[in-house]
Amino acid sequence: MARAATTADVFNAISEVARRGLLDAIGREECTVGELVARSGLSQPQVSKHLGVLRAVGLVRVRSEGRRRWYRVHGPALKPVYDWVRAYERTWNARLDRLDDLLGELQAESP
Amino acid sequence: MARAATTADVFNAISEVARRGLLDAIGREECTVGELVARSGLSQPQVSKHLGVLRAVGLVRVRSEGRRRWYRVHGPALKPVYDWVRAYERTWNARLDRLDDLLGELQAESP
DNA sequence: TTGACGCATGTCGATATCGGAATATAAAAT
DNA sequence: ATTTTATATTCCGATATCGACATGCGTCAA
Repeated sequence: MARAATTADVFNAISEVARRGLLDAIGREECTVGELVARSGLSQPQVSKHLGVLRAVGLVRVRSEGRRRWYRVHGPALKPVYDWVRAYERTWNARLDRLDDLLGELQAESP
Repeated sequence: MARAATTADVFNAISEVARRGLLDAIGREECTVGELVARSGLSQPQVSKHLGVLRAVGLVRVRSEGRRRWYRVHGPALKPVYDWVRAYERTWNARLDRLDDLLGELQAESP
């Protein structure tokens, strides 16, 4: 058995820098593959393949218009990542950490 | 060239379910490898290898005590992931999205 | 109809995984 | 000194990538 497929889940899909770059390049707009090739500096096949992975995990949606394809980011697909990593936020966020301590004290006081 | 190494950055390190599981298994405690083997159901070499990857990207810290090794999560290493994914939060958070619209309107009003 | 354009897909070689089994290292116990 | 315990490392076969290049397919233009 080898490493999990990049299309296995969102975590695997965004592990590649180029794919995060593509998502950032699209941003809040609707982009054509050609525009992304220009913005990213990647080859056209590369962009298409990376978009294929992003599409497979639901991170982008496509709309066909003639021979052009308009891609847009579908952010909600990132929620699993956000939810998972958010649980660790208090580890570097001092304010949340102090809130944690406070809640711990309150729980310790009440029998 | 092949896929980036799992030790290349935090994104690659957490792309594996087993490694996220280990981080969650450690939680806020300090764990020994044996405890993690028991909790995760993975083999001992597996656990050691995954911990090696997590250690390489700074996601865990170790402390030696005799022949035992105490591992703990070093959360701040996750900040790059959090920061990146947080930019997309407004895509699924309706309240933030409306705030975005409001800010856009305000900016459109002022010349 | 022929050709140019926009994008997707296939092939290839190189590589870095993954799990499993065996082995190595190091410390404690007998 | 030997053996057991706790953990790390190595070797193995299988596999899914990645980039580069070539090709296929649908669409618009001349």
